[in-house]
Amino acid sequence: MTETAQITRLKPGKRTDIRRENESLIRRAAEKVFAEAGFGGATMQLIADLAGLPKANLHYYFPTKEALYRRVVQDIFEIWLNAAACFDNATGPVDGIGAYIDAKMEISRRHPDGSKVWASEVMHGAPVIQDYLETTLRDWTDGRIAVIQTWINSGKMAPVNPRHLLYMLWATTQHYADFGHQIETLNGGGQLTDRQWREAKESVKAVILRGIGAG
Amino acid sequence: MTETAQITRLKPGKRTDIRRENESLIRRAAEKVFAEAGFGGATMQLIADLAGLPKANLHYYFPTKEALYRRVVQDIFEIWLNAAACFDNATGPVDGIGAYIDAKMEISRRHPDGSKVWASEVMHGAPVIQDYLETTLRDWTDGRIAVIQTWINSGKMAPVNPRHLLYMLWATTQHYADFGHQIETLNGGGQLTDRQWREAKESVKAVILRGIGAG
DNA sequence: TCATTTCCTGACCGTATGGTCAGACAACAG
DNA sequence: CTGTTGTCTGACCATACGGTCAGGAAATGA
Repeated sequence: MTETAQITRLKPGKRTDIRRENESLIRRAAEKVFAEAGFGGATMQLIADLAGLPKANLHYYFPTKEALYRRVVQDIFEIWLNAAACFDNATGPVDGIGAYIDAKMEISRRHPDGSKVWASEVMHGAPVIQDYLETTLRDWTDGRIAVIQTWINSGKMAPVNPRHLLYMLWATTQHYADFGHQIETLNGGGQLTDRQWREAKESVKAVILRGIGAG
Repeated sequence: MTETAQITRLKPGKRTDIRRENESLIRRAAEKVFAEAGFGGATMQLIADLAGLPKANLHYYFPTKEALYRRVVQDIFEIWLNAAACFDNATGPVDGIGAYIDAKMEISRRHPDGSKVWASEVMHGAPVIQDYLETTLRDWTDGRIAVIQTWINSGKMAPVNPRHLLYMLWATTQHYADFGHQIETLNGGGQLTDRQWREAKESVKAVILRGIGAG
């Protein structure tokens, strides 16, 4: 964990801006700390130091550690859902699933901390976002399964169990965020380059699309 | 978290057996608690309660919380490596990768807690098993990549980047353990049945094997 | 039986953490 | 300028946690 505050404010602003800006500042710091240490290992002091604010100030904006954590998880879920729109504007599996893989890989690259917090939350039994799983995520999943089924019925892809196909898409793409440290270690210790990210994307798409008979 | 001690001893035994049996008892309880709460969220008291032992007794066998955690992670890594042997006795990708998927899916089913602890450890930057990643895992990975490359060179499968193929195998199989709660929720709240596990295995194998042009 | 080693555990301690609060300070509105 | 509202923070508190330890119980060996 770095000692110096890394998260930078954008603009001081006036009254209302102050609130919005500081909340964002705290949320970004919290996302990083929660990702690196988990909920139990994260401390308000660490988050405060990273945000460059006194600890008491965090409690002014977020009453409890759990409230802050909840907010972070919700933010991630938001991003997650928005990226899923790719599926809807598609005419077939090559467009739809290809674009979905691209979008999710991009999230893994741009928001690795968010992905880790989400993974950690689910791994621990989803104590905070269980209702989201049972409502929003479930509905979204059922909808996409129906879409995939129509593609299968119209012969646009092989008869693969749509549910398990979705799980494979989630697993393979999020792996590059959640297990990023392992991947970087096996990569020689450094982050993946632009070229390597492209290679990763293309590899995943190639196997999946050919695997569903749509390559 | 259940309140009653769930982990059952096997046999009281004599002197040496006592040590071995109690260490195993503690390790099994620890694996569960670490998986459910993460390292930071886990407490020695919770582990002690689950094992049905006084907290001080844990410190008799394991000097610190970290030493106990380290032991749990090492146990998992052991299982993980043993299962990887399937790769070696294979003559081609259908045998080798098919058996590897079967083995890893079985681990996800039989040792979901272990898989979660491993995932959590890696997600937090592998503070405890970094050396394993850099030595044992790296060597194993390089070896399998070489094997896959020979399969590609001899035309037994399509020219897929072997490294990213391995990542896909890890991701898809471990997903059923690490995200088991999410899968169960989307499954209606209950554990997967034998039939559903078979369906999962077959779906993964079908997509992957066809995806590498070996189905 | 006695001595020795191993195993067990209740009571205790220092520390770190989440959270509180009174009061200072800054930004508006009139 | 003056009152009011929103922002900030050092100091403080109760609790929970990892870890310690002295001494008792039980097993083993002579």
